[in-house]
Amino acid sequence: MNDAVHQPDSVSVLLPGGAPGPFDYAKGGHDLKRGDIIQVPLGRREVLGVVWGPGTGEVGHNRLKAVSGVFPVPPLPPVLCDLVDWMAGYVLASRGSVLALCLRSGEALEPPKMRTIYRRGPLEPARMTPQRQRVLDTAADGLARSPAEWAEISGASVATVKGLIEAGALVGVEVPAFASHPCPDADHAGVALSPAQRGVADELIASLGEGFSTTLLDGVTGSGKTETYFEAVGEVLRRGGQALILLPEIALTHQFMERFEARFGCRPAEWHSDVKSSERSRTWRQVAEGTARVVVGARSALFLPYPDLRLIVVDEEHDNAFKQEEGVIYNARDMAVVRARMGEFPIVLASATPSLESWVNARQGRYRYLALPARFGVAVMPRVDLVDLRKERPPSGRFLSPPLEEAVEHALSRQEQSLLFLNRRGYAPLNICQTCGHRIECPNCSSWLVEHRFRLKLVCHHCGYERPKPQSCPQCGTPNAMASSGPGVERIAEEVAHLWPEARIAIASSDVLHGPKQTQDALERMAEGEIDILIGTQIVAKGHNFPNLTLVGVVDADLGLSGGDPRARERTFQLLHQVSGRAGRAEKPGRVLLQTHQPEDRLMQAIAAGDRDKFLALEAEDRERLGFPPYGRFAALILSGTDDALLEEYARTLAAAAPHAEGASVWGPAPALMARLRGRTRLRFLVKTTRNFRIQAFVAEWLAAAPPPSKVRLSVDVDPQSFI
DNA sequence: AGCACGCCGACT
DNA sequence: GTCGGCGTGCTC
Repeated sequence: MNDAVHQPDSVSVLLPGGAPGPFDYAKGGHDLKRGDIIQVPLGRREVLGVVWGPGTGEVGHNRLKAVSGVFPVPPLPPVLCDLVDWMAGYVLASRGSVLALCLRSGEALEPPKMRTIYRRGPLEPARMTPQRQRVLDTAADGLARSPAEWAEISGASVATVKGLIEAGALVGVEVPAFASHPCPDADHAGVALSPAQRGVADELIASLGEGFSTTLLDGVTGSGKTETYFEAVGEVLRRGGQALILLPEIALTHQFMERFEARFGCRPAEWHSDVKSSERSRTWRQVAEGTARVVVGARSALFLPYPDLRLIVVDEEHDNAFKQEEGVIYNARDMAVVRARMGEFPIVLASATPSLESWVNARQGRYRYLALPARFGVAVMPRVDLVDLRKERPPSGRFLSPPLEEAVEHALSRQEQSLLFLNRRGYAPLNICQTCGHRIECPNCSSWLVEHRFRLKLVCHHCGYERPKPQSCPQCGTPNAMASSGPGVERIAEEVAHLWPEARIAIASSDVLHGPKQTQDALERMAEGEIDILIGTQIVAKGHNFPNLTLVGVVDADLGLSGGDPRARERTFQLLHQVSGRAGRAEKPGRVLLQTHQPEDRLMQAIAAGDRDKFLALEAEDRERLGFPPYGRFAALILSGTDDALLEEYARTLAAAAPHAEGASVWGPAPALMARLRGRTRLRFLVKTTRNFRIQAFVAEWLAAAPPPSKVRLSVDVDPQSFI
């Protein structure tokens, strides 16, 4: 038997993906260290792996297979390997599945594509012609160019250039086929910062090189947060390090890239799911080599192999899009803080509506707090008025109250733009039979089908199921009894078109705008004044500048208020606050009207009064009293399966196996938020613990005592978004 | 994750 | 009689 703890001739190798591991392999004569990206035999295939450490000796040395080869790329930096280990333990995922987040660009491992360019060689051509002479004169500069480029700048033909290559007067040089990312220039553009911005920028710069710190950068919309943290990015560039800017979603990157280019003279490396695969490989490699100095990207950009990362900025840090909800479930904002701690550098969390967690952390002194209070330039915050829908009722079958209608009318008369915000796609969220009350549900999910009128379909927003709208009620058979209930953006657009037939109207929702490009185009049309009234979902809530927009109308401010989930309240506040910030960003003052049935709710009161901190303070009090995050911790267990009896039986087993511990309580099983999703039934347990409780150990112990049968799928969500 | 092996229904 | 459905289990 093998009793050696470390096998000098073997390494422990972690395989990305769902396979268990790590596995031991014989070194096979390779010189290997932690982080090296290698190829190993597994079963009868060859797979990618990463050297994780010395061999464990768990498998007899004579049974080990040998490492097949080492990819010619820099190893994953040790701090990234450490992050994988830490994160797997935190989110309770396998290390392999977390490692897979770091290796999402297979082609990057091949040597980069090369191309040949030519410069002046030592030989003189045997025969000289005027054409040849022109090329050689140009080549006196010593630069290397492709044949086409030589032809272009010297005015000769490509054939002439080829002749010179043949003759040895021009010689080839192998260079990478794709240019490197240019280094952004910290001193490209003159910077005009307000005194407040300058002060904040200087503090951020001062924190560089002082080890780990977290700063909450709190600045109202339009206060110039971006310009401010750009100064810190610039300083990182001057010192030769790398910086990462995380954005919540790719729809925001386009406009952001332009601002970046205006400040730094070139675009940063871009990283998100929409980046083409060849570009991804190039970026991955250049990040690994340290030549891509600034990366702007979505959450997965956190897992690139930066050898010298010195600053992370998480912009719009409150945004739920940072939460990955499928596969490995994690919050990129929180993991970014951990990455910064491990790399011993500062991280900046920026937002106009900070998450309650970050706000509390700042208040309690765990985070440094920097604020940019004023709007930059002449713009002022818009006036916010509540419209009490109980008193100001819209006409029957309509959704715009008289005051809102009047306000749009007023804006139109002044040739200013209006935005009507409703966070609901489609025409109507529900179809209901006027005879028997039957509501049309999705057969796979526990949700109503949403009516989309321009597609003439009823659609499930969770699984994509769709069917035509029935002529008669599927339950009682009454013809023409199905009525559209409630508004979606399409229905508001219909109402607007009816009220103001001459106005230029557009809808902005993910159904109408396919992909970031179309979204960008529509928002640009709005910015250029080609639209009078924009009706939009949350796609319009953030990041865009509409100088001539003076009215924002929120059609249903109460969405998200019911249900009692504190996090839903927080999100609603952020969304309403953010969409309100769209009004009056240039020299014209803005106005916001919120239609609500509960104007006395403190959320509405806080928005109307512009008193964000009071709202956060009251919400924080509630959470502290209830022991909710950030004053306590949650983990959710979602069980799902197609066999309901088996699922429920396992849920009972699991409930019975729950460990008892001081400071931890288990709720459930209860039907999950989507009790049926894509044809699978879902049950949920919620673990609630005190703040310093080791919730992962508790859950791990619990699951070890009652492992799920193979027919039941179980996923753990540590720090879930929803508390109920 | 893949890819085997393995044990039951409809095809040449 | 086989082709192939996907359940179960293993990969250093």
